[in-house]
Amino acid sequence: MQMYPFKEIEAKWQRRWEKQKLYKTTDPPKKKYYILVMFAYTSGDIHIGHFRNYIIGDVIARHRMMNGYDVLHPFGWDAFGLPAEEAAIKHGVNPEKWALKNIEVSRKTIQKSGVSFDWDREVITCLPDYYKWTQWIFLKLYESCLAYRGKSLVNWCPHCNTVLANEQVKGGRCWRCEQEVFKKELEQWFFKITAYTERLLSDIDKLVDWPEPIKIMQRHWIGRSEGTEMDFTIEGTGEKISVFTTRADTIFGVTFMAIAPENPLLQRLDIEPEYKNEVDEYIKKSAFKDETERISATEKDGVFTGKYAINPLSGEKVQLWVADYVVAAYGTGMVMGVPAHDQRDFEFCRKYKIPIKVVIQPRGMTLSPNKMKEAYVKPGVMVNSDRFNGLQSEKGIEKVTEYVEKNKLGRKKVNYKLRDWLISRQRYWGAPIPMIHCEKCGIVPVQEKDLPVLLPKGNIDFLPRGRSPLADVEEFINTTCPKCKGKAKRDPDTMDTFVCSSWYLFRYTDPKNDKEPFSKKKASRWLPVDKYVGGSEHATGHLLYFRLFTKFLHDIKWLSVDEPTRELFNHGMVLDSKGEVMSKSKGNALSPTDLIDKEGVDVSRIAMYFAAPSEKEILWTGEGITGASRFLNKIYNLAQQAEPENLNLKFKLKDLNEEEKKTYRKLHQSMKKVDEDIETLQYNTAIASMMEFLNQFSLISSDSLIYTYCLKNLIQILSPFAPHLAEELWEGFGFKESIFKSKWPEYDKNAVIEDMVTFIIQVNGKLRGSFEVPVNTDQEKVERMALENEKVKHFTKDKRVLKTIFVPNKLINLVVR
RNA sequence: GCGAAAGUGGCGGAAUUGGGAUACGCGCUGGACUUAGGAUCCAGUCCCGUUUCGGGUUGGGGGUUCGAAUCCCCCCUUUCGCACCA
Repeated sequence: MQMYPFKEIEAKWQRRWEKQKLYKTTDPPKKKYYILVMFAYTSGDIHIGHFRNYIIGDVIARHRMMNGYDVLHPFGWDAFGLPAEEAAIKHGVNPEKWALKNIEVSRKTIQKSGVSFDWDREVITCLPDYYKWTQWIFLKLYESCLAYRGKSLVNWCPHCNTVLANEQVKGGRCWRCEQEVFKKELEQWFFKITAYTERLLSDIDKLVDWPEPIKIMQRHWIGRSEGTEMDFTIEGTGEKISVFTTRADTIFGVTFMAIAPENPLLQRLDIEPEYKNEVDEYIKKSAFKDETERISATEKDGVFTGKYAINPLSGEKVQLWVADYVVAAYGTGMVMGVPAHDQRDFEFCRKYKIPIKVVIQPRGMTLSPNKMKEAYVKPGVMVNSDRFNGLQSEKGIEKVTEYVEKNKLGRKKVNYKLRDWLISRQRYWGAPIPMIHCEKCGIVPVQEKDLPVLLPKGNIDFLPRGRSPLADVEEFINTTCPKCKGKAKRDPDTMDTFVCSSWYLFRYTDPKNDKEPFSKKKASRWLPVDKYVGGSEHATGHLLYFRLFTKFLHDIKWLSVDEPTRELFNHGMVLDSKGEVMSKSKGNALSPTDLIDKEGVDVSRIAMYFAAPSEKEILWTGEGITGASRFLNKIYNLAQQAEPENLNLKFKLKDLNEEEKKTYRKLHQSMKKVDEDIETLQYNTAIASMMEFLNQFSLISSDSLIYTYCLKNLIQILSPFAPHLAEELWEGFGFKESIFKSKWPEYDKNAVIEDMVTFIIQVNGKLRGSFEVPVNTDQEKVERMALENEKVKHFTKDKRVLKTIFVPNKLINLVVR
């Protein structure tokens, strides 16, 4: 194809934009707009999925620029993490060098994409000027008692002799050596996200412009559940054991108790010798099972402890079992077994022949324990429940809870699924945890003036040996205690990379600050983020963590806002032609560089935008390229006929011929459509409407009074999508300043309204004809015209019109019989 | 199992306060032109038939309505998220 000279044009403008500092943020802003795209995790060069993500945000940024906003549109790199360390282990390269090299390559690719990032604000999380402040935030959390050390079960690979992250465990096996992974209890650092549970939950309602599915996922993840805690006692010792239930109405149906194998209570139980072995065996066996194995088990199992618990209401004595279908970390780590009304308990009882007791009877049918095939979990009437008999079960929950509260046998309780955030990693390539372990003073925080705690460089053995590589780096690990000045050791662990990415959006507002993480004043100018563009895979990770950090920094008065962003947009993924996710390991990741070199940036961008609405995934086949290049070529060629001196021509609508009038109207309709579609990120239809305009436009002569006028406006509304071509043509029109400094054109409100409308005629709801009439023609006239229509006559012949439906400017429907 | 989203030509997709189904583009068919190209221009392209006309069609079935891709009910399929949370 005869392509316009895109290579020269694109290179020229990228050079000029850089030289002019066109995308430099105006700070302080007069009218701010903060558009943020999720920064990149450095695992190699970017692929066309990233390309799509960034050009989606770019349209908004450029559109806002032209609408008089001072735009903050920054970019950066999430540069700590496993890929760099893996490369170090495999190829012996230094992780920092590896990461910075990848950033170089990726940055170049993005710069070739013509995205309007202000590169002066770039942040890189693995550099000390950034992670110093990640550590600073850790210290602030520690001061507020929100960072604490606690024991937890972590994934342990016996072959690699190391702890693994959850995402490194595939089907219960180590991702590298395929050994089975089991749980091990280790002391780790946690962030107390549970202190913020209620606020994180209730403030979801403030996130009005977040996609509903993400909000639902977060609510579900937090998992608030209202219920009752019941105090059972252990027979003999009288020790109180509490269980959480949402079905207090079934308390009289308890026929056993089940306790999680990890529950420390088991160690205090003083189990009789005849049960001891079996119980210990079971606990050990459970520890070796991984999470998925436990969940997918087709049969629930457990072991009787030989102990009994006393029901606080009925006084009945029931067996106490250990069972690994009970989740240790939820509620009190044990459950009351009500087989008749809980499916899980039902299955358990059937297997071990534990009795089933019906206490909720459905209306109009009688349950009998022997005949039940599954638990009856729906509401009904309480039976076999002493003083509560006859109560509707929903009401029963209330009444039983009231009763136990009054008699001090239990209490109302709210439980959550959300657990505290384990942030320790036994890895080298992360931000060191700024804590010191002193034999005399215990755990002592590094003093603020001593930050950053630098990651040691040089010859480091990265191979995991069951503890952090840093533990063996003498010059790092050995230090003095800030309190007693005696010998002490640094914490050898580093932080989860999600910590680094929880506050980068604030750093962008003041990226060079070496006195504080960011100035409060600057942050308050820009926050909250006006639009955040990124993938939905972060729904319950990053998108929860950065909300937590925002609230925390708000509480310690570093931020005025308590939610990071008012608007979130989830872009769709780019899949390969087979519909598979692109990844480096699969080898199907397409680089945008090849595409850009071959087709040009603007054509590539248009093809991407046009393929589907931004939130949908794209199967990248490259088929859209042809249409995109024809479209831009056509504009380039038509623009060669433009007469810049005609730009100031004044014309009156009534002087235009019919085709010109139509063209004028189409232009303004398209301007309106593009405006609206940019707001909803429906770029595919925005481009479609420009194509429609172009089809109409090619019908008018280049001598037309409105020829140049139309092109000027088209180029402006095209510019956020195809910035290089638009800029080139703009210059060709004689404009001295960048098109992105020009004012976004306003559409003519009168022009978008048609003066003639097409009425459709239906007979009994079926289309039978149409005609053109001036807008706002009244019903009487339209009806008369409809009845005179030949085709309509054919269908109304010998029939009576019973009813006429009239929709102004749209249709008339004759109901006949 | 629970939760969410979606299902429209050969393909990507458009149309949602209920009002012309298939905009726009790709592909395909025919023609023109030609400096033979990944060119450009013109015409056609949902399906069926007896083809200036008529009938049918938005995963399937039912309903509401003058009128349903759009609203309601049931079913099927696909994708995503959560997954023994008591």
